[in-house]
Amino acid sequence: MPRQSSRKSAGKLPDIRAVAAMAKVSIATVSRTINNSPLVSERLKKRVWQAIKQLNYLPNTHARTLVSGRSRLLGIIVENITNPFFPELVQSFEEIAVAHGYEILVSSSSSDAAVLATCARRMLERKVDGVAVMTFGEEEPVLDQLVHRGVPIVLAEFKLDDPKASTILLDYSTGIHAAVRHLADLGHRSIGFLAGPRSLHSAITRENDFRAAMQAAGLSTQKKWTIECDHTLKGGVSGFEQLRRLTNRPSAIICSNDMTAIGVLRAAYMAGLRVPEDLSVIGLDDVDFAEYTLPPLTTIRLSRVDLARSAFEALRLQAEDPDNPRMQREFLVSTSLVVRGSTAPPKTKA
Amino acid sequence: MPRQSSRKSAGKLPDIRAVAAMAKVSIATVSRTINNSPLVSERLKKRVWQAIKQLNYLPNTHARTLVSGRSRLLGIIVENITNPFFPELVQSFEEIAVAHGYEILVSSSSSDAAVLATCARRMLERKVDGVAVMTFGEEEPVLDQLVHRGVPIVLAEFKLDDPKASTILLDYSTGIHAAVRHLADLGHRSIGFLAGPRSLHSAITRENDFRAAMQAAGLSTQKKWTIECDHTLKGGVSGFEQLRRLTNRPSAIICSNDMTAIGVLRAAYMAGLRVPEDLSVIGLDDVDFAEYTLPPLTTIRLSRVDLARSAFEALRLQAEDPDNPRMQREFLVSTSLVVRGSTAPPKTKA
DNA sequence: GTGAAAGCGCTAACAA
DNA sequence: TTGTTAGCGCTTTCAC
Repeated sequence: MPRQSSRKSAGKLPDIRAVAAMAKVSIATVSRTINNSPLVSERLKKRVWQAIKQLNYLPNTHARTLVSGRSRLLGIIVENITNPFFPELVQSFEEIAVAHGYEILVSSSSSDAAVLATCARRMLERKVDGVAVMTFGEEEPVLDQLVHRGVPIVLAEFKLDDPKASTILLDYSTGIHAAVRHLADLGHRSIGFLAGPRSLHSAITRENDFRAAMQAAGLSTQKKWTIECDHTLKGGVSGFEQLRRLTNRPSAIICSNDMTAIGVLRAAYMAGLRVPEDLSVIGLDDVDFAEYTLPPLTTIRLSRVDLARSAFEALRLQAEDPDNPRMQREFLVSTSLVVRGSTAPPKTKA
Repeated sequence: MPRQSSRKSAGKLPDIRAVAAMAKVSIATVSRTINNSPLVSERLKKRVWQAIKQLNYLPNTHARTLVSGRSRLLGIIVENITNPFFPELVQSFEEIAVAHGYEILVSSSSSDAAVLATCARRMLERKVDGVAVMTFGEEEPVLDQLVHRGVPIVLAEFKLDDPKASTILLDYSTGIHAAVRHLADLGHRSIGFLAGPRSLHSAITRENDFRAAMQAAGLSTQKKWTIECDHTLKGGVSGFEQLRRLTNRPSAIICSNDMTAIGVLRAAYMAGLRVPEDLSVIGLDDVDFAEYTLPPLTTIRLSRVDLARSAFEALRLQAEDPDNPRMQREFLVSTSLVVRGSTAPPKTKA
């Protein structure tokens, strides 16, 4: 009776020993060959590759990880919310990672401590080479688990005083300034702002940048025209309605994120207002869907690709060169304005 | 000089041996305990768990995989297209898998043979316990790689004659019949259909189901009113425009997927037509964004959660009970109509 | 340059 | 019930 005929159909899969035997070399030489070690002669290299091909050999990642300590596995933790920005970010991160021979483990945190603890555990058990923490929120103490075990991490908009931690700074300012200028150039004088929840660091930054941009454009801001929303579509709807009740209304609205802007689009539609003729709207993020709204949304792009690339780069530097003291530990991701169809000159200059 | 002070900060992480030492048992007992083996006495179990907690011990997945042959890793291959249905499906699959203690590896196939080969390799090297092939297209010969190595796979709308392969059948008919009946009840008599590319098996099925549903509702179909599109937003736009050029136009359009429907929404808006007053539109998929379109899209839901759940279940059955000859090998996922704002009675009954 | 041999941390067969 | 032990497939000294 065969030992484990059940798991694999054709008996045993070829292992490094089989390759070595076929190529008539030691397993060390096979290992060196597949790891591109320079100390293998061309002659043997060729024999080994030939055997590998012939046997259809694939190295076993788990065995490699076990002995080398490196898994080529990266974790990414995002918020478990309805904002499509996060799934899109994960996808970008994944693509970049895979292109570099890494796999990724995804965790949705939902900012619940127990869930987060499980996240960390999953990552730790699989021996990830690094974790990108893309929650943009208050960073939970669970991260200590990771840091404590010496796992490299990279955080968005949050600095951690640890040699294994890197930070990605987001420059919202550039994009927000461009947005305000765009509106000002169009002739808008009164611009409202639907802010994100003040509990979010990023939301506060965006709001401050908006105010600074208005000032820079020589436009005055009105307290009433800045409303705290919650970064959801519903929040956008209610934000619009609050603005709508005012007697003196802005002719354009900049939103702290795209979902809010999409809420405004919907609310305006319901109210019989035409965008951009009656009201200009600008979002922030540039989620994939921003292109498909009616009208297509003018928005401030926060490039998920740039963000993902920076996160990956930070992690890879740490993973592949852990002892370099002068490694880059801070990364900057910029924003830019994408003009589509939701902005136009105001009907009457205010 | 410490051996590998560089990788981990606090020397060596606790391993199964450390736990065994602390609990004063053998490593076998520790292994049995963490694997819930019934043959460990409560007394020892307790001691072991205590030691585990105290040492903050986490078992090493790679070591477990290496010896047990099971990785608790599942692969999923989807098409690399802009249709948001696929990322959403991946997310559902992921959630279910994680809830059951599995991790997933994602591959976007882009139906390029070389890319697909890499997909298969990634999965094979990481020793996945199964692969969900959610391409809905012609299934590439690369799958043989997987099948040949005895990896369980599950396919959508495609049967493979292999004991390790399962199939998920999609019942579009129910949803499409409901959609046609909904339109008929509203008073529509003339209904157009924007089909998917005929190269896709699923697109053809949907088209046939539409015809059958029309017949069942006692409505006649016109050749001109069925147009082959490509399941993209652009395709929807051009499909709408073709319909628009006709002298005798349908008062409602059913689309083979949501992206097409969203294209119709946009094209109608551009043409100055109001949806649903001037034209009713129905999609298929119920992507997340269908809720956010203007107006919110009435659509035929193809539940990604159901699909993901079936795929996971199929794989898990195979992975955890590989030798059961009478295992369920076929799964059925149904569709249903979700009525939102893009359908209404026609202005004038045709 | 190349090979022999010592594990990486764990599970499972076998012994007791 | 519990412990002892032989590997899982690979990388990496160390010796030649």
